[in-house]
Amino acid sequence: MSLLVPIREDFPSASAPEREESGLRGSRKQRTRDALLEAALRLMREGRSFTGLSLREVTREAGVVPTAFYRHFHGMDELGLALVEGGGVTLRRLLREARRSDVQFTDMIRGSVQIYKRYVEDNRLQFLFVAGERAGGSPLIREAIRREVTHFTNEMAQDLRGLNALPGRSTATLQMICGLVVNCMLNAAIDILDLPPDQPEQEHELVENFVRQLRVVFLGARQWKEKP
Amino acid sequence: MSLLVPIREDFPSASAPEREESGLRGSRKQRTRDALLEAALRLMREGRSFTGLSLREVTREAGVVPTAFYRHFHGMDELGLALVEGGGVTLRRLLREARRSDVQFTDMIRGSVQIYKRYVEDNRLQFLFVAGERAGGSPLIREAIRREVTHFTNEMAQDLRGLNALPGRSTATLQMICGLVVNCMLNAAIDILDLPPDQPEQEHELVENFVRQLRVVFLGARQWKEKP
DNA sequence: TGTACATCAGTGAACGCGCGTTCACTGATGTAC
DNA sequence: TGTACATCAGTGAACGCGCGTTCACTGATGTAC
Repeated sequence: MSLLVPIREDFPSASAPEREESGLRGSRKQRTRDALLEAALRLMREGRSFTGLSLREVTREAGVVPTAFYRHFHGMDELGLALVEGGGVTLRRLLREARRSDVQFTDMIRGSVQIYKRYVEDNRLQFLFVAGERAGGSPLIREAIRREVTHFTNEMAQDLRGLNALPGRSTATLQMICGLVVNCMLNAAIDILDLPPDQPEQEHELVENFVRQLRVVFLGARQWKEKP
Repeated sequence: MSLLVPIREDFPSASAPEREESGLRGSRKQRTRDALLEAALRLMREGRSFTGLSLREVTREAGVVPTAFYRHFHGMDELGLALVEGGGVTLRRLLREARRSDVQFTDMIRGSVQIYKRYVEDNRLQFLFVAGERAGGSPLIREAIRREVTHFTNEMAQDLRGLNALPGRSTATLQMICGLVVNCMLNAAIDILDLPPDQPEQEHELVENFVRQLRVVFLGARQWKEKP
């Protein structure tokens, strides 16, 4: 394969390398890097876990020779960490989009769930990776995902404070409640992604259950009394 | 290694084969099977995921030749399903023990969390497996775990009804709430198992957070109004 | 602007290794008489 | 009870294969003059 076309597909440049490079050479390198990241995600589509992927598989899928891999990552673990970073970016973008949206306060939960479901479907592979490796990946990757999820949770707590949805609650309390919400979200993501296609009934039931669970959480949150 | 001592360790006979066999031969076969199951769990102790284990590793750990594996399972997937079954048994045993315990109603949540934490630590490997493969394993195993978790959730809903903790709620509502609780539990299990040893402060904070989250859930559940 | 040299992303051959699976086997256990 | 044969859990050698990693390389891109 010619040097001129070593790339099969682009990767929405989520995880940039440490130092951005410019010029023809730099941008081509960036594209190959992105191709490797996207190849890894693509290989997880059919239910394979990241841990089960081999370096050679990833390069094959990316349309590149195995040894080229080492120009970008020291090994699969480092590629995994780059994917975690991309997942973190995707999560934070969700909050940004939710902030911009104008869901009605009267049915904020259902509206948010709709936005979320759509977002999970649009970012299928990233959610597959994050949800799948959160508990199942290597300790290194688990730890990195935990950090991103905590970051996401705290940002959500700030947003909740901004909305004044739960007035008078301490930051710690808001974080505790958002932790609960984020668990529900990631759990629902797995369910959404495992949904068999063209089963609107099952899909609807899943969404309704998610809505009900969030309602319970927020009902409880409103009742929650801060310690003196 | 002599035929007389092909076994290294026992496995608390969670997953019996389809048809119980008797006699010396049968029980020896059973012990090797258990050794294979336990070897797989043991290999996951250091953060490895089940998907990353090889058949040969498992037989090596079990003190048996690779080909002996096929006397018990068609492949690693089948062994995984046996582990899921064992995990399901362990989950249901938790409910049985919780039922027998006499936690005070006044601090039922904290008491239950203590029991749970202890139970997770006592059944470390099974929880590692179930929590880790719930989202990260092969589709086959994920599906099997999902079934066991649903089963567990429904049984917990029945128990909740028996305790009359949430009078007047429909079965569907109790199941929805228990789904929330079970998510918290499995999430907490991962955190408990990832705890660095000898960090009582961190451990205490984790338990307190878990308690607070369950309180929020039950506060919300008490507020929940059934649809007419 | 043109030339000569340096850089370095991607190549391709090669390596040793552990893998899953096959096969014919061994010898203790089980069974029929 | 003793004997002769069947069963079958576990053995050990062998296979072909994909793996991660090494190495010297190629040739387009970048840089210095």
